Amino acid sequence: MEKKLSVAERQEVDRQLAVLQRGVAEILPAADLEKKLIRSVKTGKPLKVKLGLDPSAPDIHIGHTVVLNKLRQFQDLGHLVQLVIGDFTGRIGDPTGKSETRKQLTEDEVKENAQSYADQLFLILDREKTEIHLNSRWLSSLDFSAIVDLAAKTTVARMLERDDFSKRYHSGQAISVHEFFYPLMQGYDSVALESDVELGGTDQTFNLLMGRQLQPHYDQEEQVIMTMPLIEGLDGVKKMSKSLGNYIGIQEQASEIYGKSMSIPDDLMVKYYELVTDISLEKLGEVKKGLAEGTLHPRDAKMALAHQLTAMYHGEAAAEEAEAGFKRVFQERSLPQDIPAVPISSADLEDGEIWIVPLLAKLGLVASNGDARRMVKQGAVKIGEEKVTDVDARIALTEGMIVQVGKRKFAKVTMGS
RNA sequence: GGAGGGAUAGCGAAGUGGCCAAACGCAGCAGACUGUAAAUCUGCCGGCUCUGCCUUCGUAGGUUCGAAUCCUACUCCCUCCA
Repeated sequence: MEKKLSVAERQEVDRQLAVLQRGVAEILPAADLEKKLIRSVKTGKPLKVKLGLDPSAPDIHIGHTVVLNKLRQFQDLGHLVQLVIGDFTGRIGDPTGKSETRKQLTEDEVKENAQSYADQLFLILDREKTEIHLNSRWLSSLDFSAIVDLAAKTTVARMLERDDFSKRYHSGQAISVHEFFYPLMQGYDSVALESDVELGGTDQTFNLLMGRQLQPHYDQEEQVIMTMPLIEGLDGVKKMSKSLGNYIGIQEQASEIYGKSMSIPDDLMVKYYELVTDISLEKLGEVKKGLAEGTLHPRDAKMALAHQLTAMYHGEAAAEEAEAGFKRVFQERSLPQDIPAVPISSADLEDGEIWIVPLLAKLGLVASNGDARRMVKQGAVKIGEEKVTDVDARIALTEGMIVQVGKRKFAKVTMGS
């Protein structure tokens, strides 16, 4: 048994625990985390904290940041982050959720994606305390007997406990044998890296536990599992994901981050505050209380959230500007500052005039001519201050004319030749 | 190896000879309202030279005055039995 902790060491462990427990869905098992932290504090050896990344989608959105922020906290406490890019795993396709066969990535694409990941991740993570690994390094060299050996460490019954496997099994949907290897491979990553902790979304619980189950077979101490809540996207219902298009990318423009943040349902605000911003627990409490008691206007709370998020990725100045732009367009209903200028060729004009329908299409404000007609009929089109409701209208173009469709789409006409 | 089920608009899902550019739901867009691009309500939601025309219902042929609907072949997906 270990030596008794000094008072200072005990305090340090408690401090770390307090930080790490915030906003977490589950720690499995909680006691093990404490045990590992105690050892780390005593020996000065950092914990190895692993996160697996999908190799095919290197677009980081704020849904990912829930986990990344937690990793950053580990780093700030002196621990080491191991990022695993599942380049090998990606060839099989994670059966989690919708199973669609993924296209196999070439080595170059993987490298490119890894670089792209790095660029984005280091907006949040500390480069000095981060290792990046490709799991093909250890997985591609396993031979068949090693694989059989690995597969023998778990059972079919255990596999079928996994939520989506069990659902598919009972509803008579196909489960390919190779899909069972996905959790095994992810678990083996932990073995290869001797991870102390693995993070993931709550939907990853099963896969994360697999690493924990495998490690003792390879004479390693089991890793601790930390799952983070999944965050709903802009629609407020479905998990934020790129494929659903309901996400806020951390590399998006400041005005986009601000605007998209403003479009989340009110009910989601507190969760966003809690999981994707770094405001203090006290402030979080104030916001919650203010909203509950009606002393804080939901709009103001959301604007503060949007501001905060924008500032995290673009800095305070850009956040100010995005906020001013938002107010200008949506609250004062006036024009934004940066209206794209689109050239219209004089060849398209007849006597200096052009029909409204093709004009909107040429300006890129509508998807098709039919769409243009619809917009006009619905009263969505404005030229300058004038609303245009006549589908047959012919417009006398002038340089710098502002054309607006709906609330958000603007274009400025410039005369090309 | 055998038997069966399926492929419909961005997604899900009706439709089984004419009333089908195709119900309905979701997503999307617009308008009204507002507290914001929240919520709610209303409308739109294949293309076009738009009271009409053109191209779509896995792919290619065929039957018919007329096909998403019937026939033939093919492709892909799924299930069950062995």
